[in-house]
Amino acid sequence: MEKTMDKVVALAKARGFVYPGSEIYGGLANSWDYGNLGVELKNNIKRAWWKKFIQENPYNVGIDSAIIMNSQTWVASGHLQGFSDPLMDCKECHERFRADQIIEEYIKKNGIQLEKPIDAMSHEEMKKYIDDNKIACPTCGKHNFTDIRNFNLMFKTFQGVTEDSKNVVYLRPETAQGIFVNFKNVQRTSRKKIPFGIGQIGKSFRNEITPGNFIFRTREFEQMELEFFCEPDTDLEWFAYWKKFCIDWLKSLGLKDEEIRVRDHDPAELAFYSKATTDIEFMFPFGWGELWGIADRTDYDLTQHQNVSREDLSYFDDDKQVRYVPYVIEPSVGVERLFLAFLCSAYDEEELEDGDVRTVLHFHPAIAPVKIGVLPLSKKLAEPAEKIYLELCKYYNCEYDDRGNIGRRYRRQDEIGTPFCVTYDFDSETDGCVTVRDRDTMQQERIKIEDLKAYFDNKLNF
RNA sequence: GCGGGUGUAGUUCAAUGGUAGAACACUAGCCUUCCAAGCUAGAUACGUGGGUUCGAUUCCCAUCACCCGCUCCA
Repeated sequence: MEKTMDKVVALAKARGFVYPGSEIYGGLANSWDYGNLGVELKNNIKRAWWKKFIQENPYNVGIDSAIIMNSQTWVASGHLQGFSDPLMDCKECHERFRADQIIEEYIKKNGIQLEKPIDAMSHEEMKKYIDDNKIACPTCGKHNFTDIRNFNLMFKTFQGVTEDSKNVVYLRPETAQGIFVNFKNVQRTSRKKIPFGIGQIGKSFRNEITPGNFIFRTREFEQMELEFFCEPDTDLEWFAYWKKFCIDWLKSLGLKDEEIRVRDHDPAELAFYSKATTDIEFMFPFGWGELWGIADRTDYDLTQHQNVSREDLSYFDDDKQVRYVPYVIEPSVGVERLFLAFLCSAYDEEELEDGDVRTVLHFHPAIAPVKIGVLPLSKKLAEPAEKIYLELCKYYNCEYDDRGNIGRRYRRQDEIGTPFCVTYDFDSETDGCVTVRDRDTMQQERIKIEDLKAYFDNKLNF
Protein backbone atom coordinates (compact mmCIF):
# COMPACT_ATOMS: atom_id res chain seq x y z
CA MET A 1 0.00 0.00 0.00
CA GLU A 2 1.38 3.33 -0.96
CA LYS A 3 0.42 6.08 1.42
CA THR A 4 0.31 9.31 -0.58
CA MET A 5 -0.65 12.83 0.27
CA ASP A 6 -3.22 12.73 -2.53
CA LYS A 7 -5.08 9.84 -0.97
CA VAL A 8 -5.06 11.35 2.51
CA VAL A 9 -6.23 14.74 1.21
CA ALA A 10 -8.92 13.13 -0.94
CA LEU A 11 -10.26 11.17 2.02
CA ALA A 12 -10.12 14.24 4.25
CA LYS A 13 -12.19 16.23 1.77
CA ALA A 14 -14.59 13.44 0.88
CA ARG A 15 -15.44 12.50 4.45
CA GLY A 16 -15.76 15.94 5.96
CA PHE A 17 -12.47 16.40 7.75
CA VAL A 18 -11.17 19.39 5.80
CA TYR A 19 -12.64 21.60 3.08
CA PRO A 20 -10.92 24.33 1.06
CA GLY A 21 -11.73 27.66 2.74
CA SER A 22 -14.35 30.03 1.29
CA GLU A 23 -14.94 27.52 -1.48
CA ILE A 24 -18.09 29.08 -2.97
CA TYR A 25 -16.11 32.27 -3.66
CA GLY A 26 -13.40 30.37 -5.46
CA GLY A 27 -11.46 29.71 -2.31
CA LEU A 28 -8.83 31.69 -0.49
CA ALA A 29 -5.25 30.61 -0.89
CA ASN A 30 -4.17 28.14 1.75
CA SER A 31 -7.13 28.55 4.02
CA TRP A 32 -8.95 25.48 5.18
CA ASP A 33 -12.17 24.82 7.00
CA TYR A 34 -12.67 21.86 9.28
CA GLY A 35 -15.82 19.84 8.64
CA ASN A 36 -18.10 17.75 10.79
CA LEU A 37 -15.43 15.14 11.45
CA GLY A 38 -12.48 17.52 11.29
CA VAL A 39 -13.76 19.61 14.15
CA GLU A 40 -14.18 16.49 16.29
CA LEU A 41 -10.66 15.30 15.54
CA LYS A 42 -9.24 18.74 16.18
CA ASN A 43 -11.12 19.14 19.45
CA ASN A 44 -10.05 15.67 20.55
CA ILE A 45 -6.40 16.50 19.88
CA LYS A 46 -6.67 19.72 21.84
CA ARG A 47 -8.53 18.00 24.67
CA ALA A 48 -5.91 15.25 24.83
CA TRP A 49 -3.09 17.82 24.97
CA TRP A 50 -4.84 19.88 27.63
CA LYS A 51 -5.52 16.80 29.73
CA LYS A 52 -1.93 15.59 29.52
CA PHE A 53 -0.12 18.91 29.80
CA ILE A 54 -2.42 20.91 32.07
CA GLN A 55 -5.08 18.91 33.84
CA GLU A 56 -2.99 15.88 34.82
CA ASN A 57 0.27 17.72 35.21
CA PRO A 58 1.03 18.96 38.70
CA TYR A 59 3.43 21.62 37.42
CA ASN A 60 1.24 23.33 34.87
CA VAL A 61 -1.76 25.60 34.66
CA GLY A 62 -3.57 27.08 31.69
CA ILE A 63 -4.42 30.49 30.33
CA ASP A 64 -6.32 31.99 27.41
CA SER A 65 -4.90 35.34 26.37
CA ALA A 66 -6.04 37.83 23.73
CA ILE A 67 -5.00 37.50 20.11
CA ILE A 68 -4.58 41.25 19.75
CA MET A 69 -2.08 42.59 22.24
CA ASN A 70 -0.56 45.96 23.05
CA SER A 71 1.90 46.59 20.22
CA GLN A 72 4.70 47.15 22.71
CA THR A 73 4.57 43.39 23.19
CA TRP A 74 6.01 42.94 19.71
CA VAL A 75 8.64 45.57 20.29
CA ALA A 76 9.83 43.62 23.30
CA SER A 77 9.59 40.20 21.68
CA GLY A 78 11.58 41.31 18.66
CA HIS A 79 8.83 40.43 16.19
CA LEU A 80 8.34 44.00 15.02
CA GLN A 81 11.92 44.96 14.51
CA GLY A 82 13.08 41.66 13.17
CA PHE A 83 10.80 41.80 10.19
CA SER A 84 10.28 45.41 9.32
CA ASP A 85 13.11 45.43 6.81
CA PRO A 86 12.79 46.91 3.32
CA LEU A 87 13.18 43.86 1.13
CA MET A 88 13.65 43.60 -2.59
CA ASP A 89 14.16 40.66 -4.91
CA CYS A 90 16.51 40.35 -7.85
CA LYS A 91 14.29 39.39 -10.77
CA GLU A 92 17.20 37.67 -12.50
CA CYS A 93 18.42 35.30 -9.81
CA HIS A 94 15.50 35.61 -7.36
CA GLU A 95 17.82 36.40 -4.50
CA ARG A 96 16.29 38.55 -1.78
CA PHE A 97 18.09 41.50 -0.22
CA ARG A 98 17.64 44.32 2.21
CA ALA A 99 17.61 47.50 0.14
CA ASP A 100 19.32 49.54 2.85
CA GLN A 101 22.17 47.05 3.05
CA ILE A 102 22.77 47.13 -0.69
CA ILE A 103 23.05 50.92 -0.60
CA GLU A 104 25.23 50.78 2.48
CA GLU A 105 27.67 48.41 0.80
CA TYR A 106 27.69 50.52 -2.35
CA ILE A 107 28.53 53.81 -0.67
CA LYS A 108 31.13 52.18 1.52
CA LYS A 109 32.85 50.59 -1.44
CA ASN A 110 32.85 53.80 -3.47
CA GLY A 111 33.52 56.19 -0.60
CA ILE A 112 30.34 58.16 -1.22
CA GLN A 113 28.80 60.47 1.37
CA LEU A 114 24.99 60.55 1.28
CA GLU A 115 22.98 63.72 1.83
CA LYS A 116 20.84 62.03 4.40
CA PRO A 117 21.26 58.77 6.31
CA ILE A 118 19.86 55.64 4.73
CA ASP A 119 17.39 54.92 7.47
CA ALA A 120 15.79 58.32 6.85
CA MET A 121 15.18 57.49 3.20
CA SER A 122 11.77 56.37 2.01
CA HIS A 123 11.37 53.19 0.01
CA GLU A 124 10.94 55.25 -3.16
CA GLU A 125 14.12 57.18 -2.47
CA MET A 126 16.08 53.99 -1.84
CA LYS A 127 14.72 52.41 -5.00
CA LYS A 128 15.53 55.56 -6.99
CA TYR A 129 19.05 55.68 -5.60
CA ILE A 130 19.65 52.05 -6.51
CA ASP A 131 18.27 52.62 -10.01
CA ASP A 132 20.10 55.91 -10.58
CA ASN A 133 23.41 54.40 -9.61
CA LYS A 134 22.72 51.11 -11.36
CA ILE A 135 23.74 49.20 -8.27
CA ALA A 136 24.22 45.58 -9.22
CA CYS A 137 22.85 42.47 -7.59
CA PRO A 138 25.54 41.11 -5.23
CA THR A 139 24.78 37.59 -6.36
CA CYS A 140 24.42 37.70 -10.13
CA GLY A 141 25.73 41.18 -10.97
CA LYS A 142 22.69 42.22 -12.97
CA HIS A 143 20.46 45.17 -12.25
CA ASN A 144 16.83 44.16 -12.31
CA PHE A 145 15.15 44.50 -8.94
CA THR A 146 11.55 44.38 -7.78
CA ASP A 147 10.11 47.31 -5.88
CA ILE A 148 10.94 47.54 -2.22
CA ARG A 149 8.44 45.98 0.10
CA ASN A 150 8.25 46.14 3.81
CA PHE A 151 8.13 42.58 4.82
CA ASN A 152 6.69 41.73 8.17
CA LEU A 153 5.43 38.32 9.02
CA MET A 154 2.74 39.77 11.23
CA PHE A 155 -0.79 40.57 10.09
CA LYS A 156 -1.50 44.20 10.71
CA THR A 157 -4.83 45.89 11.33
CA PHE A 158 -6.29 48.89 13.13
CA GLN A 159 -8.05 49.13 16.45
CA GLY A 160 -10.63 51.90 16.70
CA VAL A 161 -12.24 54.08 14.10
CA THR A 162 -9.31 55.83 12.47
CA GLU A 163 -6.71 54.09 10.42
CA ASP A 164 -3.69 56.03 11.54
CA SER A 165 -0.40 54.61 12.69
CA LYS A 166 -1.18 55.15 16.38
CA ASN A 167 -4.01 52.62 16.07
CA VAL A 168 -1.99 49.88 14.43
CA VAL A 169 -2.32 46.52 16.11
CA TYR A 170 -1.12 43.07 15.12
CA LEU A 171 -2.56 39.59 15.18
CA ARG A 172 -0.24 37.57 17.37
CA PRO A 173 2.31 35.44 15.48
CA GLU A 174 2.66 33.12 18.49
CA THR A 175 0.67 32.51 21.63
CA ALA A 176 3.80 32.53 23.80
CA GLN A 177 3.88 36.29 24.38
CA GLY A 178 0.41 36.22 25.93
CA ILE A 179 1.87 33.87 28.51
CA PHE A 180 4.99 35.94 29.18
CA VAL A 181 3.07 39.16 29.77
CA ASN A 182 0.82 37.30 32.23
CA PHE A 183 3.65 35.55 34.03
CA LYS A 184 3.25 37.55 37.22
CA ASN A 185 -0.55 37.39 37.19
CA VAL A 186 -0.65 33.63 36.85
CA GLN A 187 2.15 33.04 39.31
CA ARG A 188 0.36 35.15 41.91
CA THR A 189 -3.16 33.79 41.44
CA SER A 190 -2.16 30.16 41.03
CA ARG A 191 0.36 30.41 43.89
CA LYS A 192 2.68 28.21 41.85
CA LYS A 193 6.31 27.97 42.79
CA ILE A 194 9.05 27.62 40.26
CA PRO A 195 9.39 25.29 38.47
CA PHE A 196 5.96 25.60 36.91
CA GLY A 197 4.47 26.00 33.46
CA ILE A 198 1.68 27.97 31.78
CA GLY A 199 0.01 26.43 28.77
CA GLN A 200 -2.24 27.88 26.13
CA ILE A 201 -4.14 26.71 23.07
CA GLY A 202 -5.02 29.38 20.56
CA LYS A 203 -4.85 30.82 17.09
CA SER A 204 -1.77 32.50 15.70
CA PHE A 205 -1.23 34.27 12.43
CA ARG A 206 1.84 34.51 10.23
CA ASN A 207 1.92 36.02 6.81
CA GLU A 208 4.09 33.21 5.49
CA ILE A 209 5.75 33.71 2.14
CA THR A 210 5.15 30.16 1.08
CA PRO A 211 2.39 28.24 2.79
CA GLY A 212 1.50 24.85 1.46
CA ASN A 213 1.42 21.08 1.76
CA PHE A 214 -2.28 21.03 2.55
CA ILE A 215 -2.78 22.09 6.18
CA PHE A 216 0.92 21.73 7.08
CA ARG A 217 1.77 25.41 6.73
CA THR A 218 -1.05 27.94 6.73
CA ARG A 219 -1.21 31.62 7.58
CA GLU A 220 -3.82 31.09 10.26
CA PHE A 221 -3.08 28.24 12.60
CA GLU A 222 -3.58 27.02 16.11
CA GLN A 223 -0.79 26.46 18.57
CA MET A 224 -0.54 24.50 21.77
CA GLU A 225 2.27 26.07 23.69
CA LEU A 226 3.70 25.48 27.11
CA GLU A 227 6.06 28.00 28.66
CA PHE A 228 7.80 26.22 31.47
CA PHE A 229 9.55 28.52 33.96
CA CYS A 230 12.53 27.17 35.82
CA GLU A 231 15.56 28.24 37.75
CA PRO A 232 18.59 29.31 35.69
CA ASP A 233 21.06 26.42 35.37
CA THR A 234 18.26 23.87 35.57
CA ASP A 235 17.10 24.69 32.05
CA LEU A 236 18.94 21.90 30.27
CA GLU A 237 17.51 19.27 32.61
CA TRP A 238 14.00 20.52 31.98
CA PHE A 239 14.71 20.77 28.29
CA ALA A 240 15.48 17.04 28.24
CA TYR A 241 12.48 16.32 30.46
CA TRP A 242 9.96 18.01 28.19
CA LYS A 243 11.50 16.57 25.06
CA LYS A 244 10.89 13.07 26.37
CA PHE A 245 7.47 14.02 27.71
CA CYS A 246 6.32 15.22 24.30
CA ILE A 247 7.63 12.18 22.44
CA ASP A 248 6.00 9.82 24.94
CA TRP A 249 2.69 11.60 24.52
CA LEU A 250 2.82 11.34 20.73
CA LYS A 251 3.53 7.63 20.95
CA SER A 252 0.77 7.06 23.50
CA LEU A 253 -1.66 8.40 20.89
CA GLY A 254 -0.48 6.02 18.24
CA LEU A 255 2.39 7.61 16.33
CA LYS A 256 4.94 4.93 15.54
CA ASP A 257 8.67 4.97 16.31
CA GLU A 258 9.66 4.92 12.67
CA GLU A 259 7.42 7.90 11.91
CA ILE A 260 9.10 10.16 14.44
CA ARG A 261 12.61 11.51 14.68
CA VAL A 262 14.30 14.12 16.81
CA ARG A 263 16.55 16.74 15.29
CA ASP A 264 18.70 19.08 17.36
CA HIS A 265 19.42 22.44 15.79
CA ASP A 266 23.01 23.42 15.05
CA PRO A 267 24.23 26.45 16.98
CA ALA A 268 24.27 28.41 13.71
CA GLU A 269 20.66 27.54 13.03
CA LEU A 270 19.36 28.74 16.39
CA ALA A 271 17.02 31.69 16.61
CA PHE A 272 18.40 34.72 18.40
CA TYR A 273 16.32 34.05 21.51
CA SER A 274 17.23 30.41 21.86
CA LYS A 275 20.05 28.57 23.54
CA ALA A 276 18.97 25.16 22.29
CA THR A 277 16.20 23.91 20.04
CA THR A 278 15.02 20.44 19.19
CA ASP A 279 12.47 19.58 16.56
CA ILE A 280 10.33 16.50 16.79
CA GLU A 281 9.70 15.63 13.18
CA PHE A 282 7.12 13.41 11.59
CA MET A 283 7.48 11.43 8.39
CA PHE A 284 4.74 12.95 6.24
CA PRO A 285 4.08 11.52 2.78
CA PHE A 286 5.93 14.58 1.42
CA GLY A 287 8.92 14.01 3.70
CA TRP A 288 10.06 14.83 7.21
CA GLY A 289 8.34 17.87 8.60
CA GLU A 290 8.59 19.72 11.89
CA LEU A 291 5.83 18.79 14.28
CA TRP A 292 6.95 20.09 17.61
CA GLY A 293 9.61 22.63 18.46
CA ILE A 294 11.14 22.52 21.90
CA ALA A 295 13.24 25.58 22.64
CA ASP A 296 15.32 26.74 25.54
CA ARG A 297 14.38 30.44 25.40
CA THR A 298 16.54 31.27 28.42
CA ASP A 299 15.45 34.42 30.26
CA TYR A 300 15.28 36.30 26.97
CA ASP A 301 11.53 36.95 26.82
CA LEU A 302 10.94 37.90 30.44
CA THR A 303 14.01 40.13 30.42
CA GLN A 304 12.87 41.84 27.25
CA HIS A 305 9.39 42.46 28.63
CA GLN A 306 10.91 43.67 31.87
CA ASN A 307 13.05 46.17 29.98
CA VAL A 308 10.34 47.46 27.67
CA SER A 309 7.47 47.50 30.19
CA ARG A 310 9.63 48.48 33.18
CA GLU A 311 7.69 45.97 35.25
CA ASP A 312 9.72 43.72 37.48
CA LEU A 313 9.26 40.18 36.17
CA SER A 314 11.75 38.47 38.45
CA TYR A 315 10.83 35.71 40.85
CA PHE A 316 11.81 35.43 44.48
CA ASP A 317 12.57 31.92 45.66
CA ASP A 318 11.52 31.80 49.35
CA ASP A 319 13.29 28.55 50.07
CA LYS A 320 16.65 29.54 48.65
CA GLN A 321 16.26 33.25 49.36
CA VAL A 322 17.32 34.25 45.86
CA ARG A 323 15.77 36.47 43.23
CA TYR A 324 16.13 35.72 39.55
CA VAL A 325 14.48 36.04 36.14
CA PRO A 326 13.32 32.49 35.34
CA TYR A 327 14.53 30.54 32.35
CA VAL A 328 11.92 29.21 29.97
CA ILE A 329 11.57 25.90 28.18
CA GLU A 330 9.01 26.08 25.41
CA PRO A 331 7.45 23.02 23.78
CA SER A 332 5.31 24.43 20.98
CA VAL A 333 3.20 22.34 18.63
CA GLY A 334 0.79 23.20 15.83
CA VAL A 335 -2.67 21.67 16.07
CA GLU A 336 -3.12 21.38 12.31
CA ARG A 337 0.24 19.68 11.90
CA LEU A 338 -0.63 17.18 14.58
CA PHE A 339 -4.01 16.71 12.91
CA LEU A 340 -2.25 15.93 9.64
CA ALA A 341 0.28 13.66 11.32
CA PHE A 342 -2.43 11.64 13.07
CA LEU A 343 -4.41 11.45 9.85
CA CYS A 344 -1.41 10.26 7.83
CA SER A 345 -0.31 7.84 10.51
CA ALA A 346 -3.80 6.36 10.86
CA TYR A 347 -4.38 5.96 7.12
CA ASP A 348 -4.27 2.39 5.89
CA GLU A 349 -5.55 0.30 3.05
CA GLU A 350 -6.00 -3.27 4.19
CA GLU A 351 -6.46 -6.31 2.05
CA LEU A 352 -9.03 -8.59 3.65
CA GLU A 353 -9.13 -12.38 3.49
CA ASP A 354 -11.55 -12.36 0.58
CA GLY A 355 -9.20 -10.08 -1.38
CA ASP A 356 -11.31 -7.02 -0.78
CA VAL A 357 -9.53 -3.80 0.14
CA ARG A 358 -10.84 -1.55 2.89
CA THR A 359 -9.62 1.94 3.63
CA VAL A 360 -9.36 2.38 7.36
CA LEU A 361 -8.18 5.08 9.71
CA HIS A 362 -6.61 3.47 12.76
CA PHE A 363 -7.09 6.45 15.05
CA HIS A 364 -6.38 6.00 18.72
CA PRO A 365 -9.86 5.94 20.31
CA ALA A 366 -9.03 9.10 22.27
CA ILE A 367 -8.82 11.15 19.10
CA ALA A 368 -11.25 9.25 16.84
CA PRO A 369 -13.96 11.72 15.73
CA VAL A 370 -16.70 9.14 16.17
CA LYS A 371 -16.34 6.55 18.92
CA ILE A 372 -19.30 4.29 18.19
CA GLY A 373 -21.33 3.65 15.06
CA VAL A 374 -24.82 2.35 15.79
CA LEU A 375 -26.21 0.28 12.94
CA PRO A 376 -29.49 -1.64 12.71
CA LEU A 377 -29.08 -4.75 10.60
CA SER A 378 -32.22 -3.82 8.70
CA LYS A 379 -34.15 -0.60 8.41
CA LYS A 380 -37.00 -2.44 10.09
CA LEU A 381 -34.93 -2.47 13.26
CA ALA A 382 -34.43 1.28 13.18
CA GLU A 383 -36.50 2.10 16.23
CA PRO A 384 -34.74 0.01 18.90
CA ALA A 385 -31.33 0.84 17.35
CA GLU A 386 -32.07 4.54 17.52
CA LYS A 387 -32.91 4.12 21.17
CA ILE A 388 -29.45 2.66 21.81
CA TYR A 389 -27.89 5.50 19.83
CA LEU A 390 -29.74 8.15 21.84
CA GLU A 391 -28.51 6.60 25.06
CA LEU A 392 -24.86 6.15 24.02
CA CYS A 393 -24.47 9.60 22.48
CA LYS A 394 -24.95 11.12 25.91
CA TYR A 395 -21.51 9.82 26.78
CA TYR A 396 -19.67 9.36 23.49
CA ASN A 397 -19.79 10.94 20.08
CA CYS A 398 -21.78 8.39 18.10
CA GLU A 399 -23.18 8.04 14.62
CA TYR A 400 -26.41 6.33 13.66
CA ASP A 401 -26.66 4.88 10.16
CA ASP A 402 -29.38 2.74 8.62
CA ARG A 403 -28.79 3.47 4.94
CA GLY A 404 -27.68 0.99 2.33
CA ASN A 405 -26.57 -2.43 3.47
CA ILE A 406 -24.74 -3.37 6.62
CA GLY A 407 -21.39 -4.07 4.93
CA ARG A 408 -21.25 -0.64 3.40
CA ARG A 409 -22.02 0.94 6.73
CA TYR A 410 -19.16 -0.93 8.42
CA ARG A 411 -16.79 0.25 5.70
CA ARG A 412 -17.95 3.82 6.03
CA GLN A 413 -17.19 3.73 9.75
CA ASP A 414 -13.78 2.16 9.01
CA GLU A 415 -13.01 5.03 6.67
CA ILE A 416 -13.62 7.66 9.30
CA GLY A 417 -11.77 5.69 11.97
CA THR A 418 -14.64 4.76 14.27
CA PRO A 419 -13.25 2.19 16.73
CA PHE A 420 -16.51 0.39 17.52
CA CYS A 421 -19.74 -0.50 15.74
CA VAL A 422 -22.87 -1.70 17.50
CA THR A 423 -25.30 -3.73 15.41
CA TYR A 424 -28.87 -4.44 16.44
CA ASP A 425 -30.16 -7.55 14.69
CA PHE A 426 -33.22 -9.76 14.53
CA ASP A 427 -32.08 -11.75 17.57
CA SER A 428 -31.61 -8.64 19.69
CA GLU A 429 -35.32 -8.45 20.35
CA THR A 430 -35.29 -11.86 22.03
CA ASP A 431 -31.85 -12.11 23.65
CA GLY A 432 -31.40 -8.44 24.51
CA CYS A 433 -27.90 -8.43 23.04
CA VAL A 434 -26.18 -6.50 20.25
CA THR A 435 -23.06 -7.26 18.25
CA VAL A 436 -20.06 -5.04 19.00
CA ARG A 437 -17.43 -5.09 16.30
CA ASP A 438 -13.87 -3.87 16.83
CA ARG A 439 -12.37 -1.83 13.98
CA ASP A 440 -8.81 -3.07 14.33
CA THR A 441 -9.30 -6.73 15.11
CA MET A 442 -12.62 -7.16 13.23
CA GLN A 443 -13.66 -9.34 16.19
CA GLN A 444 -17.32 -9.42 17.16
CA GLU A 445 -18.84 -9.82 20.62
CA ARG A 446 -22.41 -10.17 21.83
CA ILE A 447 -23.05 -7.64 24.57
CA LYS A 448 -26.18 -7.16 26.67
CA ILE A 449 -27.78 -3.85 25.81
CA GLU A 450 -27.91 -2.80 29.46
CA ASP A 451 -24.16 -3.50 29.77
CA LEU A 452 -23.17 -1.36 26.78
CA LYS A 453 -22.42 1.78 28.78
CA ALA A 454 -20.12 -0.10 31.17
CA TYR A 455 -18.54 -1.96 28.26
CA PHE A 456 -17.59 1.27 26.47
CA ASP A 457 -16.58 3.03 29.68
CA ASN A 458 -14.03 0.27 30.00
CA LYS A 459 -12.92 0.40 26.37
CA LEU A 460 -12.91 4.15 25.92
CA ASN A 461 -11.49 5.12 29.26
CA PHE A 462 -8.17 6.94 28.88
C1' G B 1 7.42 35.51 -5.58
C1' C B 2 9.21 32.92 -10.47
C1' G B 3 8.59 29.03 -14.45
C1' G B 4 5.49 25.00 -16.41
C1' G B 5 0.81 22.38 -16.26
C1' U B 6 -4.50 21.59 -14.98
C1' G B 7 -9.79 23.35 -13.98
C1' U B 8 -16.82 19.56 -16.81
C1' A B 9 -21.85 16.27 -11.13
C1' G B 10 -19.31 14.54 -4.53
C1' U B 11 -15.18 11.62 -7.16
C1' U B 12 -12.74 9.68 -11.71
C1' C B 13 -13.33 10.55 -16.73
C1' A B 14 -16.10 11.64 -21.80
C1' A B 15 -18.26 14.72 -25.78
C1' U B 16 -19.28 19.54 -28.12
C1' G B 17 -18.76 27.03 -31.36
C1' G B 18 -25.82 25.73 -31.08
C1' U B 19 -25.76 24.81 -22.93
C1' A B 20 -23.53 17.99 -21.81
C1' G B 21 -22.91 11.58 -21.09
C1' A B 22 -20.96 7.46 -18.10
C1' A B 23 -19.03 4.86 -13.87
C1' C B 24 -18.62 4.92 -8.74
C1' A B 25 -20.64 7.66 -4.69
C1' C B 26 -25.35 9.89 -2.96
C1' U B 27 -31.07 9.92 -2.01
C1' A B 28 -35.87 7.13 -1.95
C1' G B 29 -38.31 2.31 -2.29
C1' C B 30 -38.17 -3.37 -2.14
C1' C B 31 -35.39 -7.40 0.46
C1' U B 32 -34.70 -11.79 8.27
C1' U B 33 -29.59 -7.95 4.89
C1' C B 34 -23.25 -9.11 9.61
C1' C B 35 -18.56 -6.51 6.01
C1' A B 36 -18.74 -1.63 -0.27
C1' A B 37 -24.56 -7.41 -2.87
C1' G B 38 -29.17 -7.07 -6.07
C1' C B 39 -33.55 -4.65 -8.52
C1' U B 40 -36.42 0.06 -9.44
C1' A B 41 -36.68 5.29 -9.35
C1' G B 42 -34.30 10.08 -8.47
C1' A B 43 -31.18 14.57 -7.53
C1' U B 44 -26.58 16.77 -8.87
C1' A B 45 -21.58 19.73 -13.14
C1' C B 46 -19.01 23.10 -17.67
C1' G B 47 -14.15 27.47 -11.15
C1' U B 48 -15.11 33.06 -11.47
C1' G B 49 -15.20 37.67 -14.35
C1' G B 50 -14.52 40.00 -18.93
C1' G B 51 -13.79 39.86 -24.43
C1' U B 52 -14.64 37.87 -29.63
C1' U B 53 -19.27 35.83 -31.81
C1' C B 54 -26.04 35.77 -33.89
C1' G B 55 -24.58 32.20 -30.11
C1' A B 56 -18.89 30.32 -25.77
C1' U B 57 -18.45 24.74 -21.54
C1' U B 58 -15.45 24.92 -26.22
C1' C B 59 -11.54 30.48 -28.84
C1' C B 60 -8.82 34.86 -26.30
C1' C B 61 -7.59 37.69 -21.71
C1' A B 62 -7.69 38.25 -16.57
C1' U B 63 -8.56 36.17 -11.92
C1' C B 64 -8.99 32.26 -8.34
C1' A B 65 -7.70 27.40 -6.99
C1' C B 66 -4.84 23.00 -7.43
C1' C B 67 -0.36 20.05 -9.16
C1' C B 68 5.17 19.86 -10.38
C1' G B 69 9.89 22.40 -9.99
C1' C B 70 12.69 26.62 -7.98
C1' U B 71 12.83 30.36 -4.17
C1' C B 72 11.62 31.74 0.85
C1' C B 73 10.54 30.53 5.89
C1' A B 74 11.13 32.86 13.79
